Amino acid sequence: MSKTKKDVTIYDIAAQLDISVATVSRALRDDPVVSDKTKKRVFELAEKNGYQANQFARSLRQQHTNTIGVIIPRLNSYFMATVIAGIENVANQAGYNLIISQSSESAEREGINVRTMFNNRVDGLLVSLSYLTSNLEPFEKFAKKNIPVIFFDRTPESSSFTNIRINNVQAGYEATKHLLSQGRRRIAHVTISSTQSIYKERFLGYAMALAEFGIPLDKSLIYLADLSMESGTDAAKHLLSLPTRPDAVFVVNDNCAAGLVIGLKAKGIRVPEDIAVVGFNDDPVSRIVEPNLTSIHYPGHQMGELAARSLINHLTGAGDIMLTQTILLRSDLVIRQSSGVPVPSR
Amino acid sequence: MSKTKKDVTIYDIAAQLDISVATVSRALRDDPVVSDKTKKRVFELAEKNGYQANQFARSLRQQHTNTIGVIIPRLNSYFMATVIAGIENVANQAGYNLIISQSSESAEREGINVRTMFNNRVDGLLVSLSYLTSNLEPFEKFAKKNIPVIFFDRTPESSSFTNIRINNVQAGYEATKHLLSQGRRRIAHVTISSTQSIYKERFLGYAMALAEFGIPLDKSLIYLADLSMESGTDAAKHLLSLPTRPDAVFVVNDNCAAGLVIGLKAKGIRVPEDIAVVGFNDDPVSRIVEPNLTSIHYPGHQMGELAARSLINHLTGAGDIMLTQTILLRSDLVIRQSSGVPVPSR
DNA sequence: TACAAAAATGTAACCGATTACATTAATTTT
DNA sequence: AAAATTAATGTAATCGGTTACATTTTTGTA
Repeated sequence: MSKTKKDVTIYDIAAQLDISVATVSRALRDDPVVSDKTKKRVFELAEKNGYQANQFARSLRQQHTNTIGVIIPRLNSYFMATVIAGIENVANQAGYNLIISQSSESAEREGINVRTMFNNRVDGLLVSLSYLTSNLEPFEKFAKKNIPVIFFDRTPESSSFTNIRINNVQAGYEATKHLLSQGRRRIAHVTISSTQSIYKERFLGYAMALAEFGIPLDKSLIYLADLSMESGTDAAKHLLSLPTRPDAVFVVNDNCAAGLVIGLKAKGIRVPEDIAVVGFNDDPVSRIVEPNLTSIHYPGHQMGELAARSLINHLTGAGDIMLTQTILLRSDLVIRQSSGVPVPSR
Repeated sequence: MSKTKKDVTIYDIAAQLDISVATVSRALRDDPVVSDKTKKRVFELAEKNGYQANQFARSLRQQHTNTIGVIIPRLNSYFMATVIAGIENVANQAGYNLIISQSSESAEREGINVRTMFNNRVDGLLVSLSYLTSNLEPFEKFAKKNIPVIFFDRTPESSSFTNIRINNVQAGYEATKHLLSQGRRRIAHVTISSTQSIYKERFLGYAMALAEFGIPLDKSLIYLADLSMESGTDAAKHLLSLPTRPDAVFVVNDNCAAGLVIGLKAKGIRVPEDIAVVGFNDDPVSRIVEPNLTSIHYPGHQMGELAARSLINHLTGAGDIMLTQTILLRSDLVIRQSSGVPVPSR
C-alpha cells in the first residue's frame, strides 16, 4: 500500500520561504498587515504545493467551526428538500458548512443526533422536530453554552429558542372553512397522534371553523394515521365504514391525502362529488393524484433561508440576540379539484 | 450577555483527581491498561462535570475524523432518501458521522462540495454524480491521498474508484422488451442529455431491444427532457405532435413519466390503450398516477448500506483494498397498469 | 525475602493553526 | 541626521486531546 504523503502545512511553506509561520498564517488569511510582496510569495507556493488548511487545528484554536448542524425528521419529502435548499443557499454564501442528519421520526435518534452535533461543536443548530419529541432536554446543552438553536416548521410548543413556522391554527381553519363554504358539513380530520404542536394546532383550526358554523365536534370523524400514503388508504377504509359517511376530509399532509383519495376511489367513491379532500404542504404529489389536491402551500425555500439567515445573524451579530422570538410565515390555500370547486382547465 | 462557561477538559479532570491527563485520556477511551478503580473515578467525575471530548483536538492528533462525506445530486427523490437511510444505518452503527451535501445537479457545486469535504478531512466519500459531471478531477485529491471514494447509482463511466450500481443496459433492455412483448412497435424514449453513463446505458438497452425485434432506431422518437414532472408533460406534447404517434414510451425516471402520463391524458390519449408507458425507479409516484406506472425497481436502501459498508471496510480493513471494483445490484421490472398488461385489482 | 514480570501511571512531544506581544525594518517628521 | 512613527515580521504560548516511551507500583515466583 502506497504511503500517504504528508499534508503540506504552514510550517513547510514558512521553511521554504524562510519566514515565520505567523507571517504565513497571516498571509493566507489575507491579513492587511502582511506586505503584498510576501503575500504573493506565500500564495504562490501554497498553490504550487496544494496547501489545504487544517480545519481542526483552526477550529481547535478558534473555538468555532463554521459549521451549522441541521436535524430534520426525514429527508424524503419535497418540502424538506426545499427547506434544505434554502438553508444551503444562505449557509454556503456566508461560508458555513452544513451537517445534515435525520431523526427518522424517532425522539431517541434525534437526541443522539443532537449530541453528535454538540460534540462536533457546530456553531449553531437548525431543527425540525420529530413527531415524537416530547422533551427538549437534549437541546439544553446548547442553551447552556449559548449556542443558538432555531426550530423551523415543527417547532416546540414552548421554549426559549427561536421558532420559524406558519400559523397552523389559521391554516387548519382556512382549510376547513373552505370545505364548509363548499357546503360540506360532515368533515373528517386525518392527523397523527403526535406531541408536535403543529398538528394539534391544525386540529384546533379545524375545530374552530366547525364551531363557527355551529357544528359539534364528532370524535368518530377524527382518524389517527401515521401520515404515510398507506395510512391514507387505511383512513379511507375506516371513514367509509362509518355509519354515516363524511362528505369531506381535511388531511394534515399531502402524501397521506393522496393515499386517501386513492383508497376512496378504489371503493367507488367520487372525489370531490361524494367526498371532498383538502391536504397540506402543496407537495408535487398534489398535482399528480386525480383529482389534484387542494392544499395549504407555504414557502419551504424561504423558511430555510430565513432560518439560516437568522442563525448566522445570531452568530456574527453584535449585541444581545439570544432573545426568544417566533417568526410566522404566510401560508395559502391552493384550491384544486379535490375540494369540489370547479377549476377552469388550462 | 452571559459569559459562556469554559468547557471541561481532561486537564480539569486530571487536576481534580490528581492524576495525569494521559490516564484520564486512556480511561475515557476505556483503555484496558487503566485500572477499573481509576476508570470509575474518571467516568464519574466526567459525567458529573458534563465532560465532552473535543473532536478537533482528537482529529488533529489522530489524523482522522470518523466522518463520511456524502454528495448527492438532490435530496428530494424518494430513491435518494432511501439510499441515505441505508447509509445512515450502517454508518451510525459503526460510529461514523455523516456530512451530506447536494450538488443540485451542478458540476461546479459538486466540485465545491468535494473540496469542502476534502478540507474537512472526511475519512471517505460516497458520491452519486450530477447529470453534468464530465471530469473527475476534483476527486483526484482523494485518490492521491489514498482516501477511499465510492460512487453509487450515478457512477462515472470509467475510473479507478469503486462503483455500486445496477446494470442499466439490462434494465433498459427489459423495460423496452416488455413493451415490445406487449405488441408495441413504435416506442419512444424520454431521457436526458447527460454525461452520465447511466442514461446512456439505459438508452443502449432500449436500442438493443429494438434491434432484437428488427426495429430501426428512429431518432425522432427520442426526446430529451430535464426529467422534471413538467418536462414529462412537455414530452407528451412533443410526442403527440409527431406525424406518426408512438404507441409506447420508455421514460428513464418516474417523476418525468408521471408528468408524461398526465400530459397524455390531458390531450385525450388513453394510457395504456393508445400509448403505454414504462418508467424507472419505482418511486411512490408510480403508485399514485393513474394508471399506475410500470417501472424498474432497484434497492436503494441496500445500495446505501452496501456503499457505506464497503467504505467502512476500506477504512478499517487490513490489507490492500484500494482496488477497483464494480458491484452490480439486481433490478426488477415491476409491472403495473401503465404498460398495458391487465393487472388483477386487489 | 529478593527478584522478575506484569500492571498502572506519568512525562512530554506532537498534531497545525492562531494571535498577543516583542522586535526589527522602512518611512516621516523635525 | 536623529528621533518618532508606522509597517512588517518574528517568538512563543495556546487550543485539547493522543501516544511513544519512561517510571513507578503491584503481583507472582523462585
